[in-house]
Amino acid sequence: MPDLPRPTDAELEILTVLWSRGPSTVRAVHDVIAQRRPAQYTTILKLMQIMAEKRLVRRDEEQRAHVYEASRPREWTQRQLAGDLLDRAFAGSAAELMMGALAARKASKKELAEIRRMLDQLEEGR
Amino acid sequence: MPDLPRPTDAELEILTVLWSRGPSTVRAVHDVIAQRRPAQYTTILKLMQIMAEKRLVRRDEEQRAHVYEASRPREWTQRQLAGDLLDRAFAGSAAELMMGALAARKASKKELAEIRRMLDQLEEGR
DNA sequence: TTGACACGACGAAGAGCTTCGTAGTAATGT
DNA sequence: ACATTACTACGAAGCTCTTCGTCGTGTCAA
Repeated sequence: MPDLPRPTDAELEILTVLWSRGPSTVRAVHDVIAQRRPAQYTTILKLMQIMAEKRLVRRDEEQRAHVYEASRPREWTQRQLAGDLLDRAFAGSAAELMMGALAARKASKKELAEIRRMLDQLEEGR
Repeated sequence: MPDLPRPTDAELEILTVLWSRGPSTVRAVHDVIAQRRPAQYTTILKLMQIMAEKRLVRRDEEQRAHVYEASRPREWTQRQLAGDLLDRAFAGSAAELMMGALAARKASKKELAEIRRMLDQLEEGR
């Protein structure tokens, strides 16, 4: 399984749309993005074409309106990004990353409980 | 307190050196970085000059060899970066970011315990 | 004092990212 | 059939990032 380049900001925005919508046309992705910020159709098209070259997405050309799909599931890419940031900014310390994340956006009680549950599960498995 | 642009990869590498060493000359930063990868002195110099323009670092020109210092403490920048990634890739879910981080680089038992301690402290404070 | 060295300033090249306009062509409706 | 619309492909501009070489000048030792 060859690894992929880290997606840029604009690319990541497109990936999030593909993850939430599933396989989509450029039109559909553009409509979602244009709703939150100005963006020309051809800009999104070009980005998605480049992403296909980079293998960040797969393209089905069966239909005239090509259908794009993220080539990796959300969890996989999230893992890459988290690991990357961990190495580059947190010297590998997951605890510090946790600190940073919780300080940045205060999490709900529900979320904190979920994190605990995750930790339990992790230690059980060992 | 004006906010700062997100540091690029090369800039972040320099910041980590400044955080760990404290105020340093270009020479000192270069020596650290050149130890792990090929890098010309003037490349590091140029980067640090640009970082000064961007206000990512402060420069003391008293001595002939200027002394550079990160303009924000490590924790502050880490918080920015974690929050940024949280928004861009994790839809704001700290739990998922945690998931990603722990899946990416398995943490030690000690580290997991530390994370728990942090959670405890967070909930107490409320 | 003069030669060797150290340092900052600067320009520029090459790559990547992001944006958009234009052109060509297929599909659709009147 | 013909005009309009929808779609892809492509090129290019403008910007940022990263790299490096060169220049001018200050510093220091022999």
